[in-house]
Amino acid sequence: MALDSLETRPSPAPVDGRKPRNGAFASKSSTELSDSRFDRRLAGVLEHAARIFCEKGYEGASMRDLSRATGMSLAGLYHYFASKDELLYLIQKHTFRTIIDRLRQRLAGSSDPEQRIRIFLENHLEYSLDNKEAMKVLTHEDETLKNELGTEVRAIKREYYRICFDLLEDFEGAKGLQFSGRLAVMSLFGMINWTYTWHNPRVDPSAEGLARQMGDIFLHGVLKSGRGNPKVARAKP
Amino acid sequence: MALDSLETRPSPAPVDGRKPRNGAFASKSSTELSDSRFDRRLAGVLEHAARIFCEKGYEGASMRDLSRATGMSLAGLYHYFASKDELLYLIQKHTFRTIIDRLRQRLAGSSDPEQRIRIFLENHLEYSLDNKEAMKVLTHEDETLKNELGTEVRAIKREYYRICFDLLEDFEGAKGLQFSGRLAVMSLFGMINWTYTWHNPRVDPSAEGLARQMGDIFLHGVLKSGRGNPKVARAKP
DNA sequence: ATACAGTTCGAACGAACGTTCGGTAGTTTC
DNA sequence: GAAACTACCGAACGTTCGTTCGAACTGTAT
Repeated sequence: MALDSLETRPSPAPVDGRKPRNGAFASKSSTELSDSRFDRRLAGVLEHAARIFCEKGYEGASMRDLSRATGMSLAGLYHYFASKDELLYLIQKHTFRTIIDRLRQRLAGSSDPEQRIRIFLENHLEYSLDNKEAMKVLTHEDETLKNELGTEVRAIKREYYRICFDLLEDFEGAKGLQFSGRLAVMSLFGMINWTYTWHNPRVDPSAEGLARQMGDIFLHGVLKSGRGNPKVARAKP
Repeated sequence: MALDSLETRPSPAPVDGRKPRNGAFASKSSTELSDSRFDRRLAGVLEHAARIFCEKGYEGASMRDLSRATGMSLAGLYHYFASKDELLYLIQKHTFRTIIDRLRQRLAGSSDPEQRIRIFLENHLEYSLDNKEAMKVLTHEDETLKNELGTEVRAIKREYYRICFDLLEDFEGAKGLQFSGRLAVMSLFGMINWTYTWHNPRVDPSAEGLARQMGDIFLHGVLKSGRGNPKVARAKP
């Protein structure tokens, strides 16, 4: 799984007067080859970093671990990113963005509310099983980043949750149901985000099977429990 | 929420020839008062530790943080436990044991398969919301302990999962269903273990409401999706 | 050859980490 | 009132941490 279209510091065009430090620039400028070389190397580093963060946790992993894994010197690593924080940020941002992009593409192909929820499920689970490590880093290190990098990742996360929330609302409207959207979304996310803790590819179903069975449980569940309940508790004073 | 019946090092009776270091002894011997004093102090430390591990993660939290929070000196802390590892172990073990004990008590009062699943749900969610911090430490630091302390906690965890699995099987048998127990259990655990990431007592239902709604979704879900499916994929070759 | 940016590295920085040691009060036991 | 034990602490130990600095290699372009 290659990590493509990445962005970090040295962005070849010093257009601005300011230093291009820790800025994020999407660049398709002149030096296509050199630019791509940098990005490919960074992508490789990020892949190793994702594996190490996954295994030992962000705080438990050291830059020396990454140095050992990549075969690069400790100082050499810092040519590709500004700090350990940014390393986590790049992994989380890229993972989220990729999931959302793929989801948007797939959703464009269907307008049936139930089908669209099943597309969401399959997209999420397929990506999760194909990128277990990045996915665990995404969910497990959810609250790790404290600064503005953290707020940016959290904004993308809200965007993703919002999509799911809207899908549920469409379904609710189409079926004439009435249930607490927040609780339903969170229950659904619980089911799918928990998979990284137990899924074993040798004994458990593949993404397609998982998506179908979880979709069955959840959709039948909200269908039955939502019907005839004019207002299922929204809050409790 | 007091942490009671704890065990650590100094166990007043040096029965064995060996040093009573990092051993775990349940003791109800002569010095009841002194013993209880030690336990009460340790319980206070564990409560602070749970809060700090919850906020900063196990690796991100330092013994100096705990020293500051408890008002005790760094060295003084080690009078109550042998290592940072053991601190996490004591928290996780006590939390799991308490949940299981309470569950067993409550389950004794009902024999209806559906009701028993709802009891499981309510017990888990009630404890979770009353002990958010310990609960987050339990689930978030799941794989943190690597040594024999970790294996012991993991054994208790399996015991807990086993109870839930059996409840599901009883329900399955009673209703004449046929679904993948493993996937159902894990989906259910996903729903309830995820709550610590989103539940806000000011806008979300209390444990009772959560348990009812999640129970509705899940039970209706497996009822509907399990019926008439003689064998829902158990594995995929 | 010269210049120059992109890459890489050895060596070190100061800070923070978990843990231990020797010792001091205070209380209990004989 | 000596001995033993519990409860606690200041100060330090050795290690590891993230990060930086200056210098050295590339590979082109002049």
